[in-house]
Amino acid sequence: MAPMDELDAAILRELQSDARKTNRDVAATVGVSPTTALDRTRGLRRRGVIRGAILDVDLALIGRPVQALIAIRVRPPSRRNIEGFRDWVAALPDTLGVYVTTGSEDFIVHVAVPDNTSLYAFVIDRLTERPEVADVRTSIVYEHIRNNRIAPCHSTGTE
Amino acid sequence: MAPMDELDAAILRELQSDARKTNRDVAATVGVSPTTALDRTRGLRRRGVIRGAILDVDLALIGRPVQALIAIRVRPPSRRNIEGFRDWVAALPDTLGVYVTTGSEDFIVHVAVPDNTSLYAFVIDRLTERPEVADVRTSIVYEHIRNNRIAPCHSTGTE
DNA sequence: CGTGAAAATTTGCGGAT
DNA sequence: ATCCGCAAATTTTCACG
Repeated sequence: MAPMDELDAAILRELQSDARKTNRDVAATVGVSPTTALDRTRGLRRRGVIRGAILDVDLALIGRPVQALIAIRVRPPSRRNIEGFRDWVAALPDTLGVYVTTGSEDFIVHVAVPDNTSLYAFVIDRLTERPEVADVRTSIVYEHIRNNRIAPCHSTGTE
Repeated sequence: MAPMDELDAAILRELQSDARKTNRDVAATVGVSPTTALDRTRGLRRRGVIRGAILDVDLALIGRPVQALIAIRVRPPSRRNIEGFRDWVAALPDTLGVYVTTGSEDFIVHVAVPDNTSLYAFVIDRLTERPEVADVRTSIVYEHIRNNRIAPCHSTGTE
């Protein structure tokens, strides 16, 4: 149903370097006409491969220079507690992202706040509002590097 | 130097909901002319507040449905080791992102791979190539939610 | 910060390989 | 079946008030 050929992959590569690149530019660099490039890009969007474009904002410049990863254990780890906490924490303005995980913790929450005082307040005021939160471990993030060259994998094993 | 007023914040809000939204649409929803919206958006870009637009790709649909967070400790944690490992791991095709952190680990690496076999291979083949890697702890990611409504904070000395 | 015109881009349709 | 050329509609862009 989704035959990702080399042309699709090339378009994906181009748009990942800059999601706002014009269709004309994409077409030129991958070597097809703008019409073909547009058809393919719309196909990728329709099939859900491309979900959208996210704005990359400098967090320090908007007054939130302090980032942290907060590992959280909820008890008991019932569906009700997991989904309830997930939706609650994902909606907080401090939260950049939420990972729901296995392992010794149930959540890793990525936050950005103005300073260490705000971070401390987030942990001891906001998180403790939730009775299901059993354990919290905070790590300051010095640097967050994102890879914007995500390549498709030809599913190995059983294709 | 960077007086983020309410108009800048509104434009940032609009573009975060969809970084490919046309300037005309942004202007209409924030209630200014397209020219003003363009001037502001370019100003935000020039000042570095907007760093670019990232394509949101469905990882499962490109053959990489298995995500993990891998906590890594390097010994000794010298600048040479930290920066060397950081650059090496950030460039691997499996890597989505790298967090350099304090706490009991030095790195949290976010990866996406085709299956559990590939994940295991990544951990025991690739990571162990590096002699500075002293400890590894892997957590499977069931779900990753991103908050695409990141609001500016008016620098709070004491707000 | 807005108006208006010019340039660039996107987009749908018909045709070619 | 996929890709391309053309022309209309939309959007970006800039000089000016």
